[in-house]
Amino acid sequence: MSTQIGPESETTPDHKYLQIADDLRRRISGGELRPGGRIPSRAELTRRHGVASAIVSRAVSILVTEGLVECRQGSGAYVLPPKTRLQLSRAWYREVRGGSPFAGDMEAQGKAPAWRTHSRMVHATADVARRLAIAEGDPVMRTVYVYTADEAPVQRAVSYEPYALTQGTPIALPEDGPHAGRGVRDRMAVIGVTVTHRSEAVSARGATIEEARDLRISLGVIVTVLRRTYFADDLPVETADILAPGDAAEFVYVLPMDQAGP
Amino acid sequence: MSTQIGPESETTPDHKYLQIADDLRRRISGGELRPGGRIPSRAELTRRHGVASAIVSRAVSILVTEGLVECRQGSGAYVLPPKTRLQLSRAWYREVRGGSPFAGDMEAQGKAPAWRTHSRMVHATADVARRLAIAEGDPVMRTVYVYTADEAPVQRAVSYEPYALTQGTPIALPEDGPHAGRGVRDRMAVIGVTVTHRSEAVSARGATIEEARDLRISLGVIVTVLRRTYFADDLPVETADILAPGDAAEFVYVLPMDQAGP
DNA sequence: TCGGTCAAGTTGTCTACTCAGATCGGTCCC
DNA sequence: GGGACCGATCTGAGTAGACAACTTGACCGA
Repeated sequence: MSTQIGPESETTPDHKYLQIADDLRRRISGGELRPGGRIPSRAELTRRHGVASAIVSRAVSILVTEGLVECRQGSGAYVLPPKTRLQLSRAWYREVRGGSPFAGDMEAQGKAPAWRTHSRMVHATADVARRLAIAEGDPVMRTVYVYTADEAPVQRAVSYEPYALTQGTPIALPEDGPHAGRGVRDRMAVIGVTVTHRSEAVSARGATIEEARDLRISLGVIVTVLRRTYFADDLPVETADILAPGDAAEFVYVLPMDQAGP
Repeated sequence: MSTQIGPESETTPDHKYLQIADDLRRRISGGELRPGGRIPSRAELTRRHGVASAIVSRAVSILVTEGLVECRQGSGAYVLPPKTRLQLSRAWYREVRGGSPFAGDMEAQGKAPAWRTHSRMVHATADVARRLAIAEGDPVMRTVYVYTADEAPVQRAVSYEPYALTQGTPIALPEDGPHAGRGVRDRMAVIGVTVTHRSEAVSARGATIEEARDLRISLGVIVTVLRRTYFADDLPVETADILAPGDAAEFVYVLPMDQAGP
């Protein structure tokens, strides 16, 4: 079942664009090229390495996707400061404290939190229906949340609640009425539904057009995606797609080790 | 605090490489190009669209990073089947069960699990030192794990343990000796260290060269990254970068709602 | 039948350009 | 002094190829 890897045969292909990217990476981490400063221009790198300009472009674009460098057309390519990712807490106890977990996170990190929302009734897609254990086409309340820290968008969530569950109750609109903004657990408690646990599946992909617009990033930029579902004893009562730019935020879980399993 | 999200103008740039990528994407989702089948060759696409071959290459490489297409040198570019993501459980109770959580996950999903490892002593980088609360340059045991399901790599982990902690003990080499492969919690218990909790921070980025090689994906393909640290009462005892292709796997947390916070 | 060779086709990398559009500093004129 | 303008410089996109490495299938001889 388990085998040793040999002395790690580092087969480094000697492609020029990789070599140039490596060279630049080293000069950045070595401090020769400082954050805020400009890396050598395409013309200069072409001379220095004796390659065609397309190769230099390719090398630089690797550093761009790695988040080390930012290109400004007409000006140059600049070394970015090492980013400290915003921490978005997903800890198992976060729901207990009351108030908004997002606001707490941001205030703990010295950022001013804010958000805007928009709710709309829609028919469940196949994916949403499966996640909520309802039939495709059933009515669901869809709410989009865009969270900002110091005016910059950092997180976007699209939440779905089965309309059959909340219809006619004071919590039918998640962000309206006396229980607005109180979190799924507390809101569900209002109508006598006890949320027992939640499931969160994390993956990653490129941003869609709507997501890129709301988060003010470029189309296709890497985002971390969290598919969350709240359950009341195996009955799904809410599900959401929560996402954040991969290089600007991270979801943080703190998990104790001394619990017994189910 | 709450505002409407209005409709917005969608500025679609008319670059040729994006158009060709769009065209291919549509032909794939429309069923004209089927999974397992080959997309038109570079020569054919240059004829069809009347562009230079470099532009076609760029378009195809976009689909590669999106995980829609796989290139085989000398053969062609093939449409990949729509993937159902493998579930990699991070549940709070998973460590309790004994055995390998990865093997359990894979067997539950009908896949044959396997892994290979390689350990080496290195000096702590600034990042690793900060995460382990040691000094930069201190010796650490670095272990690379590559996990496979049905022979296909699905997860890669790079683990760091402070050598000062395990030096001279039977667990100095994580994957050697009587306690090999037993997980950090159990191994630390052997030397009298009680792991109390762990922290996991999830984000996403493009794969580096080493990561792409180990996971058999292309350079820059989107990966989900999990930075895990085990603690014994606020003392970090191990930290790891765990990653999986964003489109092939997801990390799943199941969190109870009825716990009291710290 | 089996195995080896060979040619055609395909991708990966690269060259040597061109042109468009943005930036930025300096200069000149009012 | 302030603003308009200009030119040098830079990146983004594209053209029109070339060559190497690899795959694949057809063909041929033992």
